[in-house]
Amino acid sequence: MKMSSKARYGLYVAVELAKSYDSGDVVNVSSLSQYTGVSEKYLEHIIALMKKSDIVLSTRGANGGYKLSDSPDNITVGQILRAVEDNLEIVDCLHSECAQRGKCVAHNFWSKLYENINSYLDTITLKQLAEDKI
Amino acid sequence: MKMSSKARYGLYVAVELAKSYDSGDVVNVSSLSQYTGVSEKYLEHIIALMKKSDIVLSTRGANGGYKLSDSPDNITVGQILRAVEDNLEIVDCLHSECAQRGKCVAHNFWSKLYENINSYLDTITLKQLAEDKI
DNA sequence: TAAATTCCTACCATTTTGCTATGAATAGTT
DNA sequence: AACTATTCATAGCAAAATGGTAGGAATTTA
Repeated sequence: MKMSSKARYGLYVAVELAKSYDSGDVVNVSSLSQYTGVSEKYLEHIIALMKKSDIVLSTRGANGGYKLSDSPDNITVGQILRAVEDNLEIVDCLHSECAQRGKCVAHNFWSKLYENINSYLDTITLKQLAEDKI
Repeated sequence: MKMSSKARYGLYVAVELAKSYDSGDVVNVSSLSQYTGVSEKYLEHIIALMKKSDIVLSTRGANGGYKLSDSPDNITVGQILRAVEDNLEIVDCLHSECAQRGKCVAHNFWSKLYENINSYLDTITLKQLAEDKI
């Protein structure tokens, strides 16, 4: 059970975008790549996931780039991680393929664990993360 | 971020062993395999991990098998999962290879998340799990 | 028209996962 | 002593997931 690099990098990107949120300017992938030390091409994938979940907005073409769709204190770390980490479901038996279909003794437990993690993740805003006030 | 099958199966096994804890009898892999629907060979690996962490005891030879080293209400789900799931550390930057060495903005966050998950896992005993009282 | 950018899709190497296989060591049974 | 039932140790392997890279199309500004 480990977060993917997408999750780590996703948070980096989000923090960078948070910094320039007040200016209203967009930030392009090239800059984000420099700030984070992650390749442009890989960042493109990750940002695409965030865009799909409406966490970031983009403008295309020259002088284009990305910015947050909302203020950093209205975005939670949970939102970001769920957007970027496709397997935040913890165990398969939460959706379908549990070996002990129906009679899985731990099903209820996994479900509660999932809730517990997500509710924690949703108490932390991007603003807090960016200011390291956790 | 998904629990491995070892984590799922590990809980199955632990629950089965909890059932026979009061009798004091050992349970062999063959039985555990029948109860859980997981192959004997794979279970052997998983149980070995639990043994290494002193969660189960074994007796070898004919009539041998496994039993819990302690009462189900003295064993937590956290203990079991940490024994069986080698990657419960959530992100690499918790031990060493963070891309943004030192200046990782999220480091503190990941650390707190790790604590949060583990402390939750340690509130749940195997007894509760076996009785589905979670 | 040219340059700068996002967007889309395909591909690929490495690592991890989820097993299976073989056989040695140990202990009870006859 | 021989046989059988069991755990224990180690090796191997196919499939899936991870962590990227690559190429180029679409869009916008200058």
